Amino acid sequence: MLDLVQDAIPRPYHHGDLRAALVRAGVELAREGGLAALTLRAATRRAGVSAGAAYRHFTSHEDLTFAVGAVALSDMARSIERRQAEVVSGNDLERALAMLRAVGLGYIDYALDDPGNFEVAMFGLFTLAHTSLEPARGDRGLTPYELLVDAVTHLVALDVLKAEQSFTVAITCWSTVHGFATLATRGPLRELPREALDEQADDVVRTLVAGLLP
Amino acid sequence: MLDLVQDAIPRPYHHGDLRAALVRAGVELAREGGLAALTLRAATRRAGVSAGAAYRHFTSHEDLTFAVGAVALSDMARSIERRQAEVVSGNDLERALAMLRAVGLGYIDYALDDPGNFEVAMFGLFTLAHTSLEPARGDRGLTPYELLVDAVTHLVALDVLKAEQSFTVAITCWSTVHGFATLATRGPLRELPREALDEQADDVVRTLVAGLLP
DNA sequence: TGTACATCAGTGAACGCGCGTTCACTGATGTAC
DNA sequence: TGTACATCAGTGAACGCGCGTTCACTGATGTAC
Repeated sequence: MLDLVQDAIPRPYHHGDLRAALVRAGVELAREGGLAALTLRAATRRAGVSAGAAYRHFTSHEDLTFAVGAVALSDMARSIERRQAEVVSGNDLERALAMLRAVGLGYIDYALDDPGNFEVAMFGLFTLAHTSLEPARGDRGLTPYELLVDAVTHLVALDVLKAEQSFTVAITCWSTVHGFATLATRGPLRELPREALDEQADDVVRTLVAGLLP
Repeated sequence: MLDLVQDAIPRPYHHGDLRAALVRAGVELAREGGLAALTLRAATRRAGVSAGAAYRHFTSHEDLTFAVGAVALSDMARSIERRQAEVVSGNDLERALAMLRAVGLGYIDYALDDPGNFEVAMFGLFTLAHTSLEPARGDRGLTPYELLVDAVTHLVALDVLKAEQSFTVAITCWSTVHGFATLATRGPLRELPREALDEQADDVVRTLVAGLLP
């Protein structure tokens, strides 16, 4: 309905940057209804354009989904960076541990803030090689996974982890926060108020990271 | 095609136990193609029956999905029980810890053995109150979640956990194994051979449970 | 034991839905001369 | 600066698809007498 008002201002025949507009629309759709709501037709509708127009910019529905997922991943990376920016005090080891916890907490923050795009990000991540996503980066130029690996690598540099443990540790951390995010978003924790979830997340991540040390 | 051969034997007009047959078909469909493949029409097709017949036994597509999810949960419960049956040696504390690890490992076993039904189970679990599922029980009469709570409660009884920690501990454990199952099933671990995943799962669960103790 | 009838499981045709995708087209843009 | 034309972004109508769901029906079953 509101779209009609916007459309009353006659859009020029050429949109200008339809690709970006479709991705933006896709992000909105995912935010409102998750992966299932992210359709090509809905995105073109929201951009005020005919359905076929999408094919000038995306080869398929999957293609749009990946593009939206990449935006989601870069938002997630920024969410992690925000948590990491708070890490200032302590000695080297304490800071390194706090940085790893920040990866987990930023991951969970993002999932709680925007469960729909979290779902899209995971879909894209899990069906595409996650390393090849160029736009899926935060302000430091790293993807969420790379931020995790970076934090783990610091612990290796400080000699609290052995290099050959890195991968297992990274996967363990990812498992825990991913599982928590899912449970908190769609599972038995979904009724809890946000502050209780944040507290719970803190407990879980703290326990996890503490358990990694010898 | 093969169905035609089966249908050559004329099925009586009344099926006998169509409800069970549809659930069985649903489980097969989910095993082959996950939640997305679990449709009413496909299930009736597989049962060799017209599409409308399903509505004599299920009120909706969701209704069938829940029924399949309940079977999946009970299979998962049995998978956990299988792991727990292996726990025999050690003192009380050691056995209690091993029983908790067995919950996690059985959960992961099930997800790796049947990722499609794992997905269905989670859908059902996450959209329905998981406590109300009557058929979702294993041989001990408990749902997977109840098996988890049971194992945690034992640790409380042995005074290694405080009662008020139970819920947080249960959720932390669930988070980790759920996340691991997802990553191993559809995520970056999905290419790894089964034995490597089993080993990794063992590491993760061992680390997790060890980290819960004071 | 036999018949009449209510019950109800399964049929098959139909409905509307929204989707992804294609295609001949139209309208705007920008480049070559 | 002006015109011809190639380019290509966006149109709109159409396609087929499989889905969930409904409904008047038909055929089998079992119960009452």
